[in-house]
Amino acid sequence: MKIEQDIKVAVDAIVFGYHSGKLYLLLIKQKYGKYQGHWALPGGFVQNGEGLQAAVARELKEEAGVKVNYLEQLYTFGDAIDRDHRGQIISVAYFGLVNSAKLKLKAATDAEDANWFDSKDLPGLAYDHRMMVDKAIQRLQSKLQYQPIGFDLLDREFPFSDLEKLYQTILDRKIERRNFRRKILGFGILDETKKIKQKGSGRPAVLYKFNNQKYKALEKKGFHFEIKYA
Amino acid sequence: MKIEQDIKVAVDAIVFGYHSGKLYLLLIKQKYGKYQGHWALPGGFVQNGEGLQAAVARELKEEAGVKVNYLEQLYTFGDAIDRDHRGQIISVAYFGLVNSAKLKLKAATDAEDANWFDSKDLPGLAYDHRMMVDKAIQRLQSKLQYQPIGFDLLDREFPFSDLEKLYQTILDRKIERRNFRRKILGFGILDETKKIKQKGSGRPAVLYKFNNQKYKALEKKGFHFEIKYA
DNA sequence: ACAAAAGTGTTAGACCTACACCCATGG
DNA sequence: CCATGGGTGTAGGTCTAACACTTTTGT
Repeated sequence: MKIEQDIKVAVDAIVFGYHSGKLYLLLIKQKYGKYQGHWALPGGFVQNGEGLQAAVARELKEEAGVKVNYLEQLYTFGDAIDRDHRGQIISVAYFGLVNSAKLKLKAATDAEDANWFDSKDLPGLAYDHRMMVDKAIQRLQSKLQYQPIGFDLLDREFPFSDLEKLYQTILDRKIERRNFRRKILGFGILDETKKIKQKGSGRPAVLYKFNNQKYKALEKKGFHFEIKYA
Repeated sequence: MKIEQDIKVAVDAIVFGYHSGKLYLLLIKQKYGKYQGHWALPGGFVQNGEGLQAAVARELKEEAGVKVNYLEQLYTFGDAIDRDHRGQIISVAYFGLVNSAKLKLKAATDAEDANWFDSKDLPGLAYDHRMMVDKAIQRLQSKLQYQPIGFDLLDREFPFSDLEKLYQTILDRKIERRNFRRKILGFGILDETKKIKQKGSGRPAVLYKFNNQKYKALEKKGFHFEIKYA
């Protein structure tokens, strides 16, 4: 190609997990360079012949051994030309979710250089990653209210109270249990299962399962998932 | 920089205008290359030291002399590595709106190589631009329902019926006049003005003006613009 | 006087909100 | 039997949806 362009393309991933009332973010400890020892989002340069989403998936696997449950493009950062000290680099940021089970496993087995952090208590981040995280949290909050992505953060089968707590945690406000339950169950996108006794005490909870087929079918008929609720 | 990356970064703009019940899209006739003579979205390579949004603004000015009223990032296309025959090029697409007055002027004065096309009757487009346009139309339709961007497509002062027709045109469905009017006026973000007789016949209409300050003030108090309506 | 577009109210049903007690289990 | 968390109904208010005729102008 004729044109001379000294701009590089990177991808970064903002990946969330949820467990027991806390929202977690996946971070990687930098091994080299200016930010050595600091925490940063997983990501890196796109390789020749590689698509953007493929690059994200590769980086997540290489750097953290994580396979996401949900992944979508968030935003492309490239207005501040000095956002990276190494040169002009634009970064296509992706937003991902992993489910509860994988999160626990990961947190237990992982070495030093990839870790889950409580999203309310993050360390200082490299580059402009803090901005990316903030944008991702906003996106998560708003998506939660008009798409059924909360289920991607829970186990495949979950007690209803987990869903309720998840909404309360992420949206950072109280939710009225009866109204919330009526609304969600009214959608008809959850299937009931057997029972289980979770945390020792208390009445055992029925487990529910998100039925994606039912959701897709309803969606085609013009149905819109939506949760508002003060 | 050490890494060798043969990926180029381009920007493209999907710019809409509205006039008299039609939604228009800005296109540029290609002068060189494989798609010579075909129509394509305004856009091009980002220059060294230039931010993404700045690049879009520059291309719009250079190629069409257009200054947009509203501009936001739409999506970054870069999963299909062969989307451009010249090599691996990712394109950051932006979504823009110009207001009615500028549109008329443009359509009248412009030469051969930039033109407004009825969005319902577009020519074949170069590259993957058709996909970009479809995505932009979806974005426009959904944004119209939860942000007051319709006003960016109208004159500064407009009869209420224009707003109604705009919604009907873009959302491609009938809107109930009384409900729509009550809803919008109820928000308290429009100011009334004098009168005017538009198209000859019919009762003259009161002109309204969007008051952005009032909107911003309400927004801070937790107000959300929203139009649903069958 | 007629054609054309602007303007205007009411009612039934759906949905949202607020609110407090009983149930099933483990210790 | 007590502590813990799960599960349930109702009533008032607000918002949506559906509906057709009158007003003001130009011709």
